[in-house]
Amino acid sequence: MARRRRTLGPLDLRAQAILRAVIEEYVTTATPVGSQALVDRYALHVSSATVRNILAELEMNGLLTHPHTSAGRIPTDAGYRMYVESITDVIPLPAVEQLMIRHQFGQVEFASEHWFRLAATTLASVTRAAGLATPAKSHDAHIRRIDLVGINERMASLILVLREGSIKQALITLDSDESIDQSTLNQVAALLNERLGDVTAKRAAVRLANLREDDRVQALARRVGERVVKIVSEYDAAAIEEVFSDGLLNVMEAPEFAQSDKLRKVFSALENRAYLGELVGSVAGAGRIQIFIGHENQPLEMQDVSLVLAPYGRPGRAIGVVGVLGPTRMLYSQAIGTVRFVSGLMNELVEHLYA
Amino acid sequence: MARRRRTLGPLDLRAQAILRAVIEEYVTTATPVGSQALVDRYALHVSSATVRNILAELEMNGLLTHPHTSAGRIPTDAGYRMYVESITDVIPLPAVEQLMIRHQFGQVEFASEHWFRLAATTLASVTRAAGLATPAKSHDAHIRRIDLVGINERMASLILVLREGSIKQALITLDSDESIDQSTLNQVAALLNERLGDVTAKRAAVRLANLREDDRVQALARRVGERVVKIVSEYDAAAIEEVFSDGLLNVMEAPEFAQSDKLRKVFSALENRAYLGELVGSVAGAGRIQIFIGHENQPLEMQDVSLVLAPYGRPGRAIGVVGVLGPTRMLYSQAIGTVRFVSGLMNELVEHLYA
DNA sequence: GTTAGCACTCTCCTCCTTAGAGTGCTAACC
DNA sequence: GGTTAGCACTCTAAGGAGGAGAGTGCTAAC
Repeated sequence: MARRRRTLGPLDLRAQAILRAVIEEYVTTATPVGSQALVDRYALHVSSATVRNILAELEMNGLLTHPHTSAGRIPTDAGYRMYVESITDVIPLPAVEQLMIRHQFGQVEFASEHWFRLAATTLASVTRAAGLATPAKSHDAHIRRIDLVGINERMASLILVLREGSIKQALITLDSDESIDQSTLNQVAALLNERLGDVTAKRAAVRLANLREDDRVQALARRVGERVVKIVSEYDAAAIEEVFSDGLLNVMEAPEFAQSDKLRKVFSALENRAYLGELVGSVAGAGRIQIFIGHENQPLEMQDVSLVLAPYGRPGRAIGVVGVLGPTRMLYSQAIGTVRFVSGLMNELVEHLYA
Repeated sequence: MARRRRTLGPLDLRAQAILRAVIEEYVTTATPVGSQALVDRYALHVSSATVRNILAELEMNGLLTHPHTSAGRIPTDAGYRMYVESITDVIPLPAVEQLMIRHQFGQVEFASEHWFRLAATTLASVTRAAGLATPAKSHDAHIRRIDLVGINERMASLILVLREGSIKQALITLDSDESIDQSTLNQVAALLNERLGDVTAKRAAVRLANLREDDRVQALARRVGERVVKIVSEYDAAAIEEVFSDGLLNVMEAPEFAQSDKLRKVFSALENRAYLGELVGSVAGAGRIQIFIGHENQPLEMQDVSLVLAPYGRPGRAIGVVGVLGPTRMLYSQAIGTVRFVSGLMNELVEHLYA
């Protein structure tokens, strides 16, 4: 009995080829794949009976499964995993599409804020899955610029620009005895920019200690500075700033999500910020493309989908993540190629910004 | 034949009460309403036969319809419209919920940027439909503050704060012969703030003409100022800046969207920015709460949903819109009450900001 | 080790029947 | 006149039977 012998062993080349064929067939047709269909459509040079033996073997290894006795095989998550690991020749994105994407990035305003959104949109349209992207963020952000704009006698808008590109806005109430005019605010902002320029939250807190309480401008600067430190610290602590997604309609069209309760799960998945943050952190840490297939995701609502995520940005400075989310029955090879290209492009753009 | 007589005439009180009963019953049960069910659950003091006569009459008037001969009645869009018009006693949001919402608004950072998102979230959770909100925007925005932050020798980040609260960011390339340092940028920003403080795009363009080309700072200021004018003009021209939505999962749970193709329509509806912009414009123009029911929406994908939208903000300054999107089978009375409360709260908050 | 042959299993589709809900009409009633 | 009971009629939804078809797993021969 051929299949018993291999229960625990590694797969021979032919079995691998057939696993591959099953997956590729299933990914395109979305219906269970039978032995005859494989013989017909792939040049296997064996009979359907032999293929059946190998399919049974693959099933024993937990790589394939059966919806029911008289149906063809469908891949398990473990099957997809083995398939993905075996892809060494990732299909690079066709040159035509590469050019088209570059052109689109050239069309938008030159600012990282636009790029990550466009990255999600692009990934969605190319892979026909949902595109995901987060802005590049640091865990050790540097203050770049502080600006104060008076709103009325007691309130001002604080505008904080981080070296990483983010802009934070907050309203501050200035409970001073006398009303404060814009020129005072300008002095406060100038003082803060001088003292806190290009420093982290931690360092900024130290520098604020030197401000004197008996001087009006310095006292105000101290108050505003403390608020700045708080905002930057909160930014540092957050796992992700925002996950932008596009092309959810693509995922809705997949036949496996025809029942609306399955679809609901996908949407709650996208609202599971905590888990997405975790994944993004893991991808940013690994520094390379990562794939999460079905049950490899802990949250229940994520177990019908796969993610292909890649980091971009400058390690040690700011890291963001781009990727796609689709059904586990996904064109992994194309997804990997596309995500790889887009993350590379984002790297180039960010590099260009800092050069 | 009673029903023939009334084909074109107005409805008597009893017919109105029965229309109301049908709608309220259908809204809660989501199944066609029969004559017996109405007699059982509502104190109509007539027999089911009489109710049947009136139902036939309402159907002739186009206010009700039949899925098939042996089913109960369901309201048409015209029926909902008549019902909505007849609601004079909108249920105000219960005091407990009002307090809860006020508390939530107190928890977030005091900034309009956070408010409109929270408004959408709140509307979604209270009405169990999708909550929508746009930031308040003007068609005649005033420049409040300009800031330039150098990125490298040839590029700077332009930060533009509008009186309306929006912040715009753009990257500008300074193709000057010599590299430009931050102190030059500060001079340019100071000059621009002095010249363009609190003016509209149109006025700003005029004022830029006075800048001399032979002075380096003024020449730079002119270039940056032109960019500012362009950004503000684009902002002015856009119908809406952004529509934030939350609680889509609520809509997904409605039984009428159990088939995924209907659901897909709802999602494409939300991506129909052009039409949403049109609606928002109409609501902002009308200056009061407006309701769009099913087929009253021109786009096909919108014809299964209703919207209850209300403006907020300061007329002549900046106007935004908050509201809900749900199935046409919606608790209009509650939706109106909630939207009314939230828009009122937003008004209060904005007022407080400018006071 | 591979293959043809074949019994077997299970789904999916269609057709049919039945129960039930709700209608519209008629004729009687107040 | 409007209102009501009674009743035939219509249509859906649910359940069951039967057959086609796909695909398997096993056996025995190659």
